[in-house]
Amino acid sequence: MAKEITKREDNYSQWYTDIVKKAALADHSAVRGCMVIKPTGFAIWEKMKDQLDKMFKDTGHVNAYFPLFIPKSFLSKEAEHVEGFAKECAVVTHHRLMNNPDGPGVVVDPSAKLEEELIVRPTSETIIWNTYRDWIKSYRDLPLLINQWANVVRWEMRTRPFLRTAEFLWQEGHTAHATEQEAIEESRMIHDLYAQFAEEYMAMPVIKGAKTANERFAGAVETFTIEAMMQDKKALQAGTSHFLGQNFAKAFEVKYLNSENKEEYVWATSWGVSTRLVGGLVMTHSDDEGLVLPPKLAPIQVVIVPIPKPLPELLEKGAQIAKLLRDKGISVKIDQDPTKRPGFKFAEYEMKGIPVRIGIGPRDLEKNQVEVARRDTKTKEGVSIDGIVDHVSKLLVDIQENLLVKAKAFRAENTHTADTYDDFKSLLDEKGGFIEAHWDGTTETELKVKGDTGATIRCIPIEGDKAPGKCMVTGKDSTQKVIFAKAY
RNA sequence: AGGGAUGUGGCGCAGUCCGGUUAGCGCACUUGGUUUGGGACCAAGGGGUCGAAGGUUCGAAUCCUUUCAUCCCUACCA
Repeated sequence: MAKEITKREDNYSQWYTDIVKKAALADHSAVRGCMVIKPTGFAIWEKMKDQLDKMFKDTGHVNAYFPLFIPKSFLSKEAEHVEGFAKECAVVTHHRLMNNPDGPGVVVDPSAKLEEELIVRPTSETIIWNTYRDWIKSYRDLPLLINQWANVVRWEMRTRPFLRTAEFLWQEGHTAHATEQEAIEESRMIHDLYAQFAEEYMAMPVIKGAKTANERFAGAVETFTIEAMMQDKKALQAGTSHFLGQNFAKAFEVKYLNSENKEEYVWATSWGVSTRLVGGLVMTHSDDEGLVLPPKLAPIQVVIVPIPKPLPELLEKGAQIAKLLRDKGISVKIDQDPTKRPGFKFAEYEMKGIPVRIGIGPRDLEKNQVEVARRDTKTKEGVSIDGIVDHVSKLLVDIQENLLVKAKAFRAENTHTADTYDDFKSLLDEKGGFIEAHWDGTTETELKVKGDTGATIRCIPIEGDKAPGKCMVTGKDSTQKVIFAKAY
């Protein structure tokens, strides 16, 4: 195991790559743009997934599974939708290989060409709405609240582990409603749910807002987003919830009979978060010593290290403590490896972001105590074994809170307000981060700012300052300030 | 997509310009011993055919062509 992680201030991208590698979250694979999610990385995703799945089910959703392959013709039924994804679709054209007649290996059998090519799903609206047409006949069939956990493929040019990969894992919810109002409420409810998950579980503060027309999901009437700030002050779109209007219902002829026996198109939403959240988690909390995980998402919350080595009496005491902690629902690992020294283990567990480390040595036992170290602040203290369970339980809560407080403070420090375009440009140049400014609501102005500075409108915030003003670029009327930032 | 760089045991690298003994080194690994409260030490071992394919040559990690992958910068992107 190599020791060095690139310092954040030296090269933030490299630091991120180092963390992913050294904390064993993911590996590159033989396939361009695709990663192997290693057990540690996958365990974090599973924790996220379990919690989100519970939240979806608590709000009335059920899981289902739709095909990986989508007939090409489906994708073209919604004009804006196909426009948005056409450039990054993987296409299946054949269904058979054959031995290479001219040499070793195998080649595509030209006689096995598919009559209609299949697209590997970049998202599933089309295949799902094609299916919903058969499922929805009456207002009694509504609402239809379905989620699926799946992989999708978007053939990206530049990829980075978790943040942007050609194949990624996500959940996509697809709901159908009788009324516009109900569909809008659904998309907002999920938006709130995502924000709550980000803050309570990931300890990652987010700004809730609506996307501009330019940044909106292809095929949506309204896209809601949660935007987080990473430690390099760039914005990360962490989750989106879309109100789709009747666009897909009309494209796929999904109609129902209302209680007056009149035929109407249904109203739709879709929403998703992906393994990108793992990247966001890393970039929100980790430091130059390695990964830092919030306790609620840490696969292992506490590690017990016998010092100086796994002597029987130390392991016995460690096992007692572990049992007490596990009875409280805390996940614990006891390190029994006799070949590594404590110092090595300390560094290793810090690298992997385990929130709490308990050291037990003979000197501690004499005093009936253990050494408790917390990853987030890198502090440690002696704690009486008698009160260890309460202490650790409370400590995990403290760490979870502290991470959120720190992340909020960081975002506050790096959020600025610009009144003029000159201010905006110098702020962006000198300080970066989020910049609140008035905008006239036009795509033209948004694109000008993007072209001039590289910053985009991350969202039109739903909460906070709603005072009207004048656009910083054109001086035209603006209904409220919006958030500009450079983004992932 | 443009620019730059890299690919040699599990990881990190040297060797490549100026082809030529059995391809080296550090970490990791195995065995034995001594150690052990913040990344231990000594000794002995095992493991690579040099990203892939083709070519030049008596001879290729080294030269040429093609290709794949990765990283960085810029551009692009629900």
